[in-house]
Amino acid sequence: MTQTTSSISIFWFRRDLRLEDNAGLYHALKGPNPVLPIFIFDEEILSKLEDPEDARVHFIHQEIQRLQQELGAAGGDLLVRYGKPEAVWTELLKTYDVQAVYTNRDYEPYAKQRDARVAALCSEKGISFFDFKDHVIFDRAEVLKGDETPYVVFTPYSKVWKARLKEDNFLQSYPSRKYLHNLAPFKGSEIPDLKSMGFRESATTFPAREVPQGIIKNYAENRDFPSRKGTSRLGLHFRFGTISIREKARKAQRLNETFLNELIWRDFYSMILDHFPKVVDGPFREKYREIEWRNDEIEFEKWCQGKTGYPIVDAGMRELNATGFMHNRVRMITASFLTKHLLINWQWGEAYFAQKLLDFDLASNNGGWQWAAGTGTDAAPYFRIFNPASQQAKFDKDGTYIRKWVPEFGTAEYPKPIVDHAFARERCLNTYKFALG
DNA sequence: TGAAATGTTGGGGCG
DNA sequence: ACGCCCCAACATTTC
Repeated sequence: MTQTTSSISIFWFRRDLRLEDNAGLYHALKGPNPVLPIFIFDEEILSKLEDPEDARVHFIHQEIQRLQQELGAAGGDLLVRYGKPEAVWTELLKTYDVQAVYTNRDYEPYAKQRDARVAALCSEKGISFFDFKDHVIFDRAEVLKGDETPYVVFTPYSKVWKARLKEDNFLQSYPSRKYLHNLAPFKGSEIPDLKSMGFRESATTFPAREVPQGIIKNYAENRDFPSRKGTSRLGLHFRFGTISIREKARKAQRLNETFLNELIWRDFYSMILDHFPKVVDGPFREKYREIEWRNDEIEFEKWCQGKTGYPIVDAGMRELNATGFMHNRVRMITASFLTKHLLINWQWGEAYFAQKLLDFDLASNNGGWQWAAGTGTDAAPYFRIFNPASQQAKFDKDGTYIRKWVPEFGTAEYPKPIVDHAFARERCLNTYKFALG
């Protein structure tokens, strides 16, 4: 990398790995200086991942290569580093004559701290640090109650969200690609290989960036049936920003309100995480700290492996283990089963999903688990206990999904139920009732 | 974005 | 014809 004396701006990619409709990149390119884009493989985050074949690291690595190629073809470059963000930034700010840093906001507690420290480093040197909304349609201060406090119930939130959407052109694209001629003319950066960071390629197939024809249009009718191709499978791409949320929201607005609602849930949980970072460490509702979880480790292991003896639960867990994906309906069923039938702390399940899901997103995963356990904002009431048998009868009537993932279902090989449904239901009701008074 | 228990209603069988 | 019972089918309440 050539050292330079000419002034540049830096655009910092994080969870927005695309050149199209990228708010921060657009603003950087429209700014007064040539732009050097960078990406940091964050040692703090990567060192906590247990699996050297973690498919998400492979995915990011692949997308970084693609971005570098595209930026190279446009006459620029992507500088890629591996390390702790503060250390990397200290070095960058020494090496380059940086006038301004541009990036897109990230609402996770760790990310907010990291960005505050980097912004402080910049500020010490008189460098501007600009962050933009890109990951969501509306962020923390844009959808509030009359008294300026955040909504904690989804339905009124979504009403105001939709009303707000009509007030202005919030879904308009940022034509970042049109301004790539303002990239700084660097060349030839190296991308650290996976091995040097302690990872290997995984054999996982990543979901397509393009949603197959008809999925969104027919989302409402098909989304609850795990054997159908009824859901978008875009979670991974939303997580890493390899597609634009605005583009998909426009499509949803045009084609299917139920799908739009799912995107609103995503905004909702991002906003909740931003306003209430404590949800990362415990229940949103304090009362639920009192629940006496059984936390049986052997039962937890059976749940993880998909050996509970409840076929719809086992199918879901095996799908997750095999592919890094689980159908949304089945996520609710498996989560309800872990927390309510087995009385295992939802945080154990949250951590397992975090480790396994390709589309893992802290805000949505935490929100979903707190919903299932009844501990969260706008949560399912604690007495709402999914009956695995009737869920199966409703959503996988002919057993197609179950047979796909639990081939030994119906044979002597298949385990007996880990616990009797009626008994577990009563036990759960009593435990919750006792805790909540 | 539940399920089970309990309550109500109305048609049909039957004495 | 009538009252009584049974029991789906649906509605409401409760967890």
